[in-house]
Amino acid sequence: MSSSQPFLASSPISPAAGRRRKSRFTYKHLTQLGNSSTTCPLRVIAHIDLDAFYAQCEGVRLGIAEDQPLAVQQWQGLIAINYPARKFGLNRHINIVEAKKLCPNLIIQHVATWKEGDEKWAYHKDAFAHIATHKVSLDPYRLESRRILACIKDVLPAPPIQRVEKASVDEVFLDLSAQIHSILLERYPEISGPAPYDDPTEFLPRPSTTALDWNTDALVDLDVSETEDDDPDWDDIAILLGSEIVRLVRAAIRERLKYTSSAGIARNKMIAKLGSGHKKPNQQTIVRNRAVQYFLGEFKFTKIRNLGGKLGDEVVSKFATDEVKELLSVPIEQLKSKLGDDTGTWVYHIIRGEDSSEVNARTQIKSMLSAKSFRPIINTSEQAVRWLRIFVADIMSRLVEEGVLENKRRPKTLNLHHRQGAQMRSRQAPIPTGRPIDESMMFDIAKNLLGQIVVDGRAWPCSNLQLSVGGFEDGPTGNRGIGGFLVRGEEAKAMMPSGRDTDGVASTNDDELPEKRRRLNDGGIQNFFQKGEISHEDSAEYSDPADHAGNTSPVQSGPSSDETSERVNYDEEAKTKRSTTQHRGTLAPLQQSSLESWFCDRCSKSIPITAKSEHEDWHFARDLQAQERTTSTPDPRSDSSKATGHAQGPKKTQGTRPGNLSIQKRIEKGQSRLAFGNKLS
DNA sequence: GTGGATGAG
DNA sequence: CGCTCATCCAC
Repeated sequence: MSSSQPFLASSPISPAAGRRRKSRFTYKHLTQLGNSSTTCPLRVIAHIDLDAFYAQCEGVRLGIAEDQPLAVQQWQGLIAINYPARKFGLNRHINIVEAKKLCPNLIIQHVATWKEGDEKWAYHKDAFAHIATHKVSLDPYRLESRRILACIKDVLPAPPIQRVEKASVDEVFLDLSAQIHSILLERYPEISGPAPYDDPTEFLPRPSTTALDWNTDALVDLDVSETEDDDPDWDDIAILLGSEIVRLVRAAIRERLKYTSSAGIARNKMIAKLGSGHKKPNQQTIVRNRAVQYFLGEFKFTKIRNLGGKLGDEVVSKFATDEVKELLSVPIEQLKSKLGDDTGTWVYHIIRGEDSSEVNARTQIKSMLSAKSFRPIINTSEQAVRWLRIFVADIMSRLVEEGVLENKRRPKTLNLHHRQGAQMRSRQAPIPTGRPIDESMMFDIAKNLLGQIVVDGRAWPCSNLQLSVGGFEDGPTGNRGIGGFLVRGEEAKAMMPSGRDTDGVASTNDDELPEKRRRLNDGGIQNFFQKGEISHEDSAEYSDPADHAGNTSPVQSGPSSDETSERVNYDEEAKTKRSTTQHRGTLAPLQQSSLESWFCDRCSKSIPITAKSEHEDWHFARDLQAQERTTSTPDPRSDSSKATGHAQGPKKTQGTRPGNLSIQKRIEKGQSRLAFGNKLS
């Protein structure tokens, strides 16, 4: 039974089908809809998925006819196959010659690649021949993804009504609740007034509509036990409105940018996602609330997000089934005892179609990675350093493309992953604040990280290297909260209490804050890019000298306590200049001795390896002094209780990894670093 | 905060 | 398959 959703199957007043005079939903539910509350039973979520995205990108780029079979090649494999080609039985795990055999008419396009020394990726002829010297670039697809995202945002109402979450390069979630709420009030005056007796628990009147035009959308069938003859209620109206919105969004993407997409519309992210995959390509699927049970029952639960991997396997083996239908009969207590309380509870609810995870109004990435699997494997630091140059150039150009400079976001850490056979190691270092990021700085840090891995031993031969930047959202927290700075979007959100209230207060979308909120009463926005000397040629355009406010917060301490802070000029003029400024970084020539000097992250300088300990001691002493000056604020930042329960996903059960085989030597270093860190914190 | 693992596409 | 991106967790 659907006892888990009392508002669906049984209502406090649940007379014969079609005879109810009241809706199953209350005025409170309607208000929740306007708030995009994650618990609102009228909620409408959409998932839009571009069809065979990489293949479509190439088709659009090359002007290839849409019915032409087309596949995208990456080295020897195919990573995307368009729908015309799929009719020939092509799939992703097939090689080039087999594909050609099955479909002689197939067009195969290799992805773009980066070549060492080039300042940009390009579509190279005969790319496969250069596997040893090029790395693939997915930039073309990221760029198209951005255009599509912009298109979606353009056709939807402005934030905060608009809520768009970029789920991957070719997928978005939309929370249409708030928009639908305003449409409902507009179109149905009978519910636009206040609740009778001002009592929000009063039930709404029934919709005046008696039959809905479900258009040509794929409507998920109902189980025989469900009642189709029931008159539509407000959840049906809401989801139909959602479907109309999605139709418009998809049409805009289609007409403006030539891309087809598929979509699912449902009451939560999980069902919407399953729905978008139900009918492809170029179709949309509505999963009404009353159809959820039946729709979900037909699936293997390993198709549900988070159950596609080891957790799913574990559930399969512990309950001897992979079907949702079977698992529904397992009592929650048994799920909890076999999977752990949190995971068991999460599984219990998710297979019943309950998912209250929110659509995060987030479209910006949090990390960026450039990687290469070596074929053949490489054996020297020389080779590795050459790849680092490519990685750095790649990441740098993507940083510029992302507009991170304009948005006042910048990565905080640089990370180098290294693989030797099955052994994976990584080292990361902070990206020094106080001056603009450029290629030579990143290259220096990357070389240093490589050095750290190399001196640990067992570095060669190396089969894979990845360089990444991360920690995009965090500016320096040291100055916050003191001057009452109003910060932008993501940062403001990060400062909010972690738990949303039960009615789901709309969170701030950072992307398009109104101008009046950008401009502060008198505070200015803390610009954490231009602390210290201004060396980058763009810098003069960022800061407003007349606006200088020496910030001498005592929290800001350490080796860089003498930094000054500048405020940002948000004039449109400056904005234009900024966005048109081109990045043209140049790398210093490769140095033979690069691994013999040591790069100090603290002051961003290269130090002879022989002077390393002395230099570190100097920092240590300086840190101690700084700490003594600032022994005030306790700052309990630990209590960020993320008790979101199962709303966001299953809680991982205990690691139970097979004992870590890594070397004990590491412990020395780890402990010494830990001790050092403790003194600082 | 760091390094490793999982999971998705 | 190879390349990304996000999240979680023990340390």
